[in-house]
Amino acid sequence: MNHKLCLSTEEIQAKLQASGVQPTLQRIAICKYVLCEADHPNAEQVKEWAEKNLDKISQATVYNTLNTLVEVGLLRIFKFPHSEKVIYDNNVHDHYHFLDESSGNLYDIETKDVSVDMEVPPKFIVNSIEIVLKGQLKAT
Amino acid sequence: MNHKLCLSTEEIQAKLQASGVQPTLQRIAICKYVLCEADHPNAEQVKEWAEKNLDKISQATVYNTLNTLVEVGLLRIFKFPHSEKVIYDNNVHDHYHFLDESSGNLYDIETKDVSVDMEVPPKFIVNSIEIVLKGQLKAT
DNA sequence: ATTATATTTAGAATAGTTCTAATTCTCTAT
DNA sequence: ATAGAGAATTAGAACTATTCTAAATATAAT
Repeated sequence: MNHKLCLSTEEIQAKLQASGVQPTLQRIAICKYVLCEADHPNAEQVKEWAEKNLDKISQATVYNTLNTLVEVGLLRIFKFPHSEKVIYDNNVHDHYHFLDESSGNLYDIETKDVSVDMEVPPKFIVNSIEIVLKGQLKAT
Repeated sequence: MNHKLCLSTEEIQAKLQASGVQPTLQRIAICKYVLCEADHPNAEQVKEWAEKNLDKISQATVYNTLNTLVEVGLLRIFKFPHSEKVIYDNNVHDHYHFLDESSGNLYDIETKDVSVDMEVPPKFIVNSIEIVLKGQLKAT
């Protein structure tokens, strides 16, 4: 499950404005998807959704909007070894990921559930840690 | 510093043969670079080196060879968030990475220097862990 | 030597993303 | 309301990293 925000159009509008981004029709629509509905989508999935849900949208706008949302910190961008495509994550606080290698699905892992102790050479000043756990889901 | 192997032409030949790979001129040359000299190179860097050190080499051969070496386990492939390009790692046992965000350089981190304790939901069966530490090198 | 198989090659093709420059929208000041 | 300025959107071209194609060449096995 992703970090669902369940925002109304007005809340999205406010969020964009607070971030200094003009709340255009296209941007609000894309936010509805990437902030509320989608779970680690890639640009293609966002484009497909937008094409279904808007009269008219260009590929460039989808990419522009996603890049803008990343710039203002409403979205985070990740790239994983199993796919060429960048994915967008509406969970913008620190967290790790679990990759289900059978389905390619990603799951968020809370940083508090993983403790990391390092004894790395002192010349390395570590600012952030990225962790991807890989495996499968237990058959039920 | 990378995991330098310092192999002679004969040793490389033997290694390829042992892996069931025909030791062609091009493959031996590329191995010299990626197994002995290079430090986390990408395909472009391998191609540049090969073009300098061989009479004639095609891009396709560089990619074919690198893919073959990955297939037989002489090389590992990694993709990092800071670059579009895949990198090749001659350190084929488990390890983590430190990314110097100022230079883009990668350093290997031994798994023994990092202890990871997880308390993740039981539905996740974890087979492997990928860790990238990001930061800078201490100014000397 | 001959043949079969594997490798290499040049160049085309592909995938994902960004760029370009023209058009349209939105906001503010009148 | 309306003009003008600046921002956003658009279609399509361009770009980058990698893979594919089909022909040529090399290597290995008979």
